[in-house]
Amino acid sequence: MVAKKRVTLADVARLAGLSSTAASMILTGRPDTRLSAEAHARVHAAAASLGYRPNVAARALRTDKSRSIAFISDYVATTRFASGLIRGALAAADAAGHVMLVLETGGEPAREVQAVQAALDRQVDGIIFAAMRAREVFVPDLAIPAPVVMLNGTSARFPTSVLPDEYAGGRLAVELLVEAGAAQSSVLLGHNAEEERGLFRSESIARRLAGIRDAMAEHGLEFEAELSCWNWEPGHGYELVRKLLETRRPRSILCLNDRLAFGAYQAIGEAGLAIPAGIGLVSFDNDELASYLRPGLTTIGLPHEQMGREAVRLLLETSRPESETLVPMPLLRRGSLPAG
Amino acid sequence: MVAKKRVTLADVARLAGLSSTAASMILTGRPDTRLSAEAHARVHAAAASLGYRPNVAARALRTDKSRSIAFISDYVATTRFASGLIRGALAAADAAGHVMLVLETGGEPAREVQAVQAALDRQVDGIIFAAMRAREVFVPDLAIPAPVVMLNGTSARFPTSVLPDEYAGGRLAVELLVEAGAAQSSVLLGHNAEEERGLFRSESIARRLAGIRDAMAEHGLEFEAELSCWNWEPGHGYELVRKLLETRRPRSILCLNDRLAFGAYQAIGEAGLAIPAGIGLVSFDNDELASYLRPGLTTIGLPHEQMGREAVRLLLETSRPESETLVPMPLLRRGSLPAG
DNA sequence: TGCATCTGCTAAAACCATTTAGCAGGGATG
DNA sequence: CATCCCTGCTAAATGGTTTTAGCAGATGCA
Repeated sequence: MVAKKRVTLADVARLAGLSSTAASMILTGRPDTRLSAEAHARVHAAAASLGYRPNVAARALRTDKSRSIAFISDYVATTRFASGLIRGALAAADAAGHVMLVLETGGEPAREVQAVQAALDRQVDGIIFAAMRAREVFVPDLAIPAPVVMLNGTSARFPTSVLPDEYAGGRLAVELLVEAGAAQSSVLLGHNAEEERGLFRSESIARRLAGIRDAMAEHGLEFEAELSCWNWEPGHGYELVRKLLETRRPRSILCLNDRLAFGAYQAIGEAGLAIPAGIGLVSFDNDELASYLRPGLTTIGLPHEQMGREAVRLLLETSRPESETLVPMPLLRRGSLPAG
Repeated sequence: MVAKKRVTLADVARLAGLSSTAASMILTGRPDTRLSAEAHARVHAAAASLGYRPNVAARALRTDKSRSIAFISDYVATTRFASGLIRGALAAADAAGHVMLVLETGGEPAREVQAVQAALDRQVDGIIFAAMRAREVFVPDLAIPAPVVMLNGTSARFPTSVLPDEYAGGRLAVELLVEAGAAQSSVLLGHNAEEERGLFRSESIARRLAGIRDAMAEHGLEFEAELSCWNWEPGHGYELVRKLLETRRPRSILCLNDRLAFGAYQAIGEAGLAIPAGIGLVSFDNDELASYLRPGLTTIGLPHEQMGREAVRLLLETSRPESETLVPMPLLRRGSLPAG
């Protein structure tokens, strides 16, 4: 057996009895070439019969396009949501005939520089910078001769960004409470006004809270209490709500994420209260948890998959909006809120 | 401003006053070249001062190596574990100076073919086929002139694979029950002997159960009951355990995954029993859930991150074992089992 | 002196596709 | 009849690197 070489454009051209110039123009589908219909047919037939696949490296060398994009993130999977961003981006890239390089930097500047260079070295057609914590994202101070889209974060250098519409999401949470008739006696779990003056760890959360506060104000409402903690883990939600229930019995809790809500469920169960009859909950993120709880947790989801898709769409477009694209947050109605 | 062109090897050579042949040999670190120490110094200095970066496409064209690998999976993130595989692989690839293309096929043969071709077109140095459900994995019937490693799955065509050591994990679960003094009266949650005769959805689970059954037999033990369901979701665990507790009070439950265990927690809580005093649990997967529960769930984890890392290591090695590499499953001791 | 060997380096080919410039032949136009 | 344009195609340059083959001069040895 002779080792089979890769089939090249020249092979196709030879079989079709034409020059490789002709074969190239036909296969790349150039518009205003003057090659005959018969030439077209012969080249396509030859390519098909040989199973010709263009050499991407050769093409990239000549054209500086590689039909691939880079997805550079600080942490891919440290947060359980990240995979949604990747999955959406992957699907959109695939649909557009592109391939996606995934790079992780751990948030370290040195690795960020390396990642960008690795991507640039491979002539990517564009770069997505994805952040797990949406705030001003560090982008290495390198010349980047390719389109850039910020995903779930922002950057002064690159104004095109894709973010969840947290403000609208915040408002929606309050509307749900009102609709359920549980807003007059409600507790906010996660943050309090005191701390909002300081630095937010995340721009997203600032907007979420702005939406919540604006909607409350419009309804002339105030939270009965605001419980704050730094890490929004179930344990913290549990402790805060357990203490709360020693002295008060609010009609509802607005949880700033599902893990806090999970902790709240545990404390509420131990206090012998029923959800939603005794106390109603609404939350954010649509963590996998939310559907496991009994009753299911009504939550306003992070639209990560759609955001990833949107980012790729913008990246591949010829002109990009120099602004934020806000993706609506979906409402997952489950059983943790009393029916209006 | 004149548009800056990319700096090429020729530029470096010119600045160093040498031929590009010399520059190439020096920068690629060829062993037995006879270029002078001074030439080495000059070339390195020139490259550094110009900020030279080799053009990967040009290099790939010439050498057929691209310093990139492909990670092709059926589903990236549909299961919450997948990201661990990716993260581990990414870290190992990065450490080896490689970049990783991620491709998703949804398990559809047509997309699998496309994914493999897309990878091959880009001259990847190797391919990892990752499966979320570990059984015989479909691999497109294409000539693949690159190393292949199967990750969390197996294939007749490609014998190098990386799998969790489920058999040992299964045995360990039983040992834990025995050590806790809770094995004499135990219930298996997830499968029963009846169904094991049929087709397993997953080879992993078959091995896990084999480990469990062997260890039980060695201790001369049998399960008091075996509860079976097709989907291992919290809801099913809840229902099965709720019914169980109407008639029996076992000392422990061996859950085949953490979501079932989560359902079991809910049912146990409702029945007014305490964990671990009244009933002990041990489980598998180390789902994020496991640490949120109160008390924490003792579970035998899927070592996905390490598996991903291992797969890349094998892929990049010059010779690969034609066999399975089993990665040990870590024990996460938390509070759901009584102390010995 | 003659010949082989070593040292330090370079010219040019090769990898494969895209693209620019242009050629031969035929028909239309003035 | 000379000129121009149109049709259908091709030769050759280009992109940036690696690699093969080989050159000129110096040194070693007889």
